[in-house]
Amino acid sequence: MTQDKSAKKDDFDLQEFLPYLLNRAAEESSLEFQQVYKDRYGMLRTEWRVLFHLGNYGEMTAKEIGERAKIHKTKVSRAVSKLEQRRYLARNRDTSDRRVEQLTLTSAGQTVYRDLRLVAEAYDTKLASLFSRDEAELLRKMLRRLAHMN
Amino acid sequence: MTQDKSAKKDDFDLQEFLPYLLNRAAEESSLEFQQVYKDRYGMLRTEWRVLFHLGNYGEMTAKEIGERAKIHKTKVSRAVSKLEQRRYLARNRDTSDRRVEQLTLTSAGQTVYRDLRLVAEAYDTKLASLFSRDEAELLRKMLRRLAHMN
DNA sequence: GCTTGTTAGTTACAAAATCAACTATTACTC
DNA sequence: GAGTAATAGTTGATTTTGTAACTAACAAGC
Repeated sequence: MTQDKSAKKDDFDLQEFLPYLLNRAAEESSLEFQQVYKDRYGMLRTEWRVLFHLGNYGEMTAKEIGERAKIHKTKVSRAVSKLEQRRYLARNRDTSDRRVEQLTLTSAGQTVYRDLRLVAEAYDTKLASLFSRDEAELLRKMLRRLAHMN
Repeated sequence: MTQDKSAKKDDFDLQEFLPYLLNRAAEESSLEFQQVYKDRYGMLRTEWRVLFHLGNYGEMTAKEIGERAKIHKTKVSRAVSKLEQRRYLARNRDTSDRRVEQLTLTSAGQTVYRDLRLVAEAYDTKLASLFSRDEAELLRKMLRRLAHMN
């Protein structure tokens, strides 16, 4: 059975399916940046996300990070442990509710954050430059919509 | 330290970072459909992707699927094994190159494919309806660009 | 036709993600 | 204020992924 792989057998085309396209684009666009935080600091994706949240928003609890970034609490917990081991963040028990821990970056953590933030900014600029300014703005808006981040 | 979590400490905003937005949108948009192939057929993402490729393009080899969908060969191998166990696909050794296996869906596999394809079409329509026709078309174009699927 | 290199696909082991159960603390209710 | 429910966060068991090494078949050079 010889077959033309670009011809569809029906009206559905996998390569146009939004979840598929989104996943492919997300994976591809994560790769280059992932290389940096992985090779340079041995971090996982969840770890840089936690680091970025603290660097970007200041003091937060594990729960807040989880809610804001939609990361499951076990993943946050393990990422926080790793970042603490590496002395990138410090925990402070909340005095009014001792179940809660306030998390902040140490100065070492802030240094790492600033370094990675520069890389991230440059990379974002590079990605956005594939499109016109208006298109890029629209893209972000549409992605926020899809991610329910309105 | 009381802090406004919506205020940025600097000019970088994580929530505008394209790889982050793409990941969030991809995850969110995968969820609903994932529920269907997972709950209804106990499949993983790689498995439905392999199934969809075979359903969509007909006979393919594991290598072709991996290249087209950018899935690592070990993942493809495992997905093919699982789909074979469930009698959704059949392997046929290529007579001209006995390293190669031509994969095709069984009729059971085709039935599953058609069912999931309907769900996928409806879901894609639902997602696309968040935007105007032009916007949706532009979104797909931009995602293909980001995914290097031009 | 024999050595060397390459390719398709699998398997084994390590790393990471997921899910459920757990501890410790606070909140609610009577 | 004792008992029950709820919440923040952790830990352990299972599943899934990622990496590297492997087998089997083909290709190229000599």
